[in-house]
Amino acid sequence: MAKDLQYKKCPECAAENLTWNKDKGEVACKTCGLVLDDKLFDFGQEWREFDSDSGQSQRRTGAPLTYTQEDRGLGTEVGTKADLYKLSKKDKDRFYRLRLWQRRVSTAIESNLRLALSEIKRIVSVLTLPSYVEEEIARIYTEAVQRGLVRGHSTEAVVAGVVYAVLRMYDIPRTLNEVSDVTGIDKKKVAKNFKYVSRNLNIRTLPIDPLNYVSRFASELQLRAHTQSKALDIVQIAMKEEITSGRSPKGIAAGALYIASRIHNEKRTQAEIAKVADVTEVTVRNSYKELIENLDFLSDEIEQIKADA
DNA sequence: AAGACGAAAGTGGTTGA
DNA sequence: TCAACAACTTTCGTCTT
Repeated sequence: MAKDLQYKKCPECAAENLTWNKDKGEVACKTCGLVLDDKLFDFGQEWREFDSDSGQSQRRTGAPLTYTQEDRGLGTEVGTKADLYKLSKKDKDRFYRLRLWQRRVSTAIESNLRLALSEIKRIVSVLTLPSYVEEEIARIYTEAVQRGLVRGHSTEAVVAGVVYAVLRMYDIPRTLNEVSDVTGIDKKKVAKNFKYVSRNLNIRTLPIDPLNYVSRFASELQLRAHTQSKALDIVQIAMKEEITSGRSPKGIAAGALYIASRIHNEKRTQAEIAKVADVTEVTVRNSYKELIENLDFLSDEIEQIKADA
């Protein structure tokens, strides 16, 4: 795939002798040695590989600008080609030295990213998350690396923290336990790294809304739509009555689902609900008791059920 | 027998002195 | 930094359906 060169002539010596060094991924003038732009093929790297590998389809067709490829958008460039013309010979030498260092730093970052991105890919596929989430995880992780947040921390642990942070940002209801399971990182560490990256990258997340859990749990329990919406109602009213604060959103969702499942005669056991909600039976129990106690209309409906039975 | 219930003791996180 | 505290868990014995 021929990407059009931005220059036909070398801006330095005006020779029409520009070549594209495939291996280094840079365009250089063969006459004077000027490197025009070594990031010219930033996201071309992988394209070329797919391309030359005839018969292989291009998996990434459509979205060339992606953070899920490790060399995208990386690192501050030391200067730009626009600056280059103005420099004296001496400054230019210095410029190249800086550039060299920059490249060395970049490769260190890139190798870290490569590792992290394949891990992210794996996690995303296990959790079956949409691709825009993968993109966001990759973007944030890249930012974390650039800010040096990973230094002194394990890559996997930071990845886990970022994954959880992004899930929270997008209100995608996955528990700490689930993230912990797929990443193999201790639950506490995931939470710690979540806080760490949130704090340092200014990621603001709201407390988890129990509503977000309800529909997922409901579908895992194969409850019908009206049962689910009953549970949603219960949660909403509970939130309005301010009896949800300080309690685990999973527990609230679980308790509401338990009640709803009884009201609509789609009984699920406390154990079943506890399992999908990732809490104990005791919590389901306490939660639904609390809900009934504080929401008068519920006790009426429960009475109704009992009367019918 | 399965499910629901509740007591008791333990754990991890938050808060406030 | 430490202690108190509330929420949640684990475990287990008992009651209900």
